[in-house]
Amino acid sequence: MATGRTHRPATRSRGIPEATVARLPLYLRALTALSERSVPTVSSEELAAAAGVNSAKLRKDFSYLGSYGTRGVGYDVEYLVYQISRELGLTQDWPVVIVGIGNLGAALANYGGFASRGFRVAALIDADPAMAGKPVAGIAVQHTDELEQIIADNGVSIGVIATPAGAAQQVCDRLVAAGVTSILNFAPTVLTVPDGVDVRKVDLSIELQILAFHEQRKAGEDAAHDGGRTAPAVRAATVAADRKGPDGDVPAVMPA
Amino acid sequence: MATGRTHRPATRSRGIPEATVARLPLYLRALTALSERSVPTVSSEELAAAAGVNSAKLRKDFSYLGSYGTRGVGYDVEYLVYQISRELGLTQDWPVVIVGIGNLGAALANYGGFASRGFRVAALIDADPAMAGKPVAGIAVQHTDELEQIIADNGVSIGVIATPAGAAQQVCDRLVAAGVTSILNFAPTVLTVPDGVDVRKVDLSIELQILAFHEQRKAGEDAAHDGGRTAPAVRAATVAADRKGPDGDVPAVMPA
DNA sequence: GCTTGTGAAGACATTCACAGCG
DNA sequence: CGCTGTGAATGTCTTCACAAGC
Repeated sequence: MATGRTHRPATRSRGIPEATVARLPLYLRALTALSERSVPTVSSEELAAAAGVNSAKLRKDFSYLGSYGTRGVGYDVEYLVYQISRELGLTQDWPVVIVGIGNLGAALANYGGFASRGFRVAALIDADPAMAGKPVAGIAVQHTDELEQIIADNGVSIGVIATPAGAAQQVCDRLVAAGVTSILNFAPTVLTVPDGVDVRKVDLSIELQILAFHEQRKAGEDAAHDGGRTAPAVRAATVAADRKGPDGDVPAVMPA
Repeated sequence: MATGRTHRPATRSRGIPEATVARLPLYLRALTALSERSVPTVSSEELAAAAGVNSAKLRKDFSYLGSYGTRGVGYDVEYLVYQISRELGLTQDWPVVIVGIGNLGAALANYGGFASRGFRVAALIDADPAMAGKPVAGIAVQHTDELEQIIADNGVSIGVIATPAGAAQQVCDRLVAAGVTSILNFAPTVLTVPDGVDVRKVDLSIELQILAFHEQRKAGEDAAHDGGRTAPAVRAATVAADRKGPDGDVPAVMPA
């Protein structure tokens, strides 16, 4: 979910629903895999299975992009890859900075899925002077002092915050002041940002707590509507809902 | 979002909407902070601001849990902390295993937010024999061969997958066969699981792509409905939607 | 009087089911 | 004949607005 802003302008960017946007990357990943296997076309049924959604939803999603399929046949894989990439803005280069090079920041820096999607790690930034100059994932870490200069020099508009919670808002403010307009926040804090700045949050502890909720329901608790920590009997299917992409709210990971 | 299962039974566990469940951890975090500052009560307005949602939503959410507030006054912080913790199942101990101790797995192992929420890292598991015995976050890494034994010995029901994509489904199958019924997946793959098993996924690359989509809309593109990569003019507010908690689909991070 | 709790309204999302078309 | 694309139906979530209650 978008944090910091209380309500959104509902200005669903040129017609594509948020829930659909959140699924496009999934489709893209499945399509890329098909493309690598040189599969020329795919039906909504097959692609939906590969992406883990149902076919009606997938067709509806694609209908927002335009009519890119052929009735009786399916979708052209290469063409769809291109169209979705373009729609997501992945045909252009997105320089990204990662702030907070702890365990998580290093993991992100080493993440291979960046380059293939148009994202380029322009810089790694950390507040610890001892980190400065150290290479992580082949990139020398730079000190926080240089943050503004780095943003300006590289035309960075997307920032990733992987700092401890206490430093996140401060880092966020500096990123925004320097011109960043999209932030991916891994710190377990609600960030406050001005209008026009987009924040997405990933929070491991939240995901685990949601799992625990469902897990708890599986064992015991039927009739008992109160704190009765009763039975051990396994109950049937409780399946977690989608992330609602948007707020889908949803997930988290962060350093200590 | 829950992957692997195509549709959910809509068995909204005893009445609490998924979207609400996904927000409970947020409220809990905000409440914990208030508790530490010894704040005795809080109004829906204040708490909502701290959690980054609007107050009507928060009150509706709490109404699903019961009537824990006092009109004209607000909510008792300590009491709410307890009620939400209980509802999420955090008053019990949840042993968790993390499989795949690369950069990300190590980051997760070092994550401090576990213990305070009832989660306990029971074991770290990796397929690399060279890792076996090495201490990460004070816990000796064990080899994949011991996975089943570890699950059984510790009564683990929640597993975290932080392996490369190629190994994820296999690890998932073994976890499930050994008795794990909730999985948090950081690998960029759609996992297939039997009914009754809950999967949540966190995917960094997806989050970045969603940000890129909105970022692209901010700069240029008004009338042009096709590939016209036209203007540079900055457009007004595009705010990301919530994560939709449930599927809230939502987000991602993983190792190479 | 101030704030909760909640019906009712509205927005959004998913699913159905079939017409349309290659 | 098969599969896409989409209106209509259904379901879920959010927001409004106010009655109820301390």
